[in-house]
Amino acid sequence: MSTSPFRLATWNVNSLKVRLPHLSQWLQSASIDAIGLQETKTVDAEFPAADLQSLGLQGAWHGQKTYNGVALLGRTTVSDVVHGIPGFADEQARVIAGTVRGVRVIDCYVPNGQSVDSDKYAYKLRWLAALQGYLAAELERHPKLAVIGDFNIAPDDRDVHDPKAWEGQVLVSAPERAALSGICDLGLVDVFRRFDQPEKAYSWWDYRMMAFRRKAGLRIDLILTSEALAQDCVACTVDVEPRRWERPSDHAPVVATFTLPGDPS
DNA sequence: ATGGCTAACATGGTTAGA
Repeated sequence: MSTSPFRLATWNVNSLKVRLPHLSQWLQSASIDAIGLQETKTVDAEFPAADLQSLGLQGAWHGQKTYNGVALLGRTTVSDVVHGIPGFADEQARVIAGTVRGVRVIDCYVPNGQSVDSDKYAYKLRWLAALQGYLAAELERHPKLAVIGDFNIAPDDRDVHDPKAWEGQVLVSAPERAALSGICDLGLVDVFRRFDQPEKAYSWWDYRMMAFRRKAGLRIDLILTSEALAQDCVACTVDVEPRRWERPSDHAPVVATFTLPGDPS
């Protein structure tokens, strides 16, 4: 049977309007087949669909004013689009799902949580519990499932530049990590860790204190896949290059490459 | 040291990010 590569990316752009030139420049060299964006911060009526179409991308978006917002784009059709977590009432636009090249992709912008004593942290844990329920059902329906996005959780201490300083803090706290483990235990693989990686491989660096230059980051942007899809995964990397550019997003894109059966169409 | 940057909304200073 013939196979063809499928390169799937996730990128928290921190305002699509501001970062459209970065996305454009990056796409010219990255040969991406599909991408999930987070923090588009754009209402649907103002989504730059024409600009993205000229970059060869189509798809679906789910945004709101000022905050949050997600988009799922592909070089081929994005079908069977679902917004949000079904059955979970949420005013915040954080999830969009669709099928690209036979792969079910769920693009997530997990709540930040602000701090462990915040109402937003309680919301984050409730939200993750709802996500887990959704993903359990989706795994039953879709053998080839990818759950991608900004998880706002560093899975392990090796994903944290200074674990001691971050101990117990939001993004690394035990309840958050337990929630992520619960999701992975459904049968989802953090494919980044299926491959050898450089030391200090992170996907987010604070804008302040020259964090990027100091390599003071966290790996919070993830590509999780069902085991059947993980079998097709041949690479997963963080591309730190756009983080070096002028006026960057504070997140770098993460890319997974799969070898899928059949031709792209 | 609880700040430091950045973006949106608004047009000064607040909210939020992580």
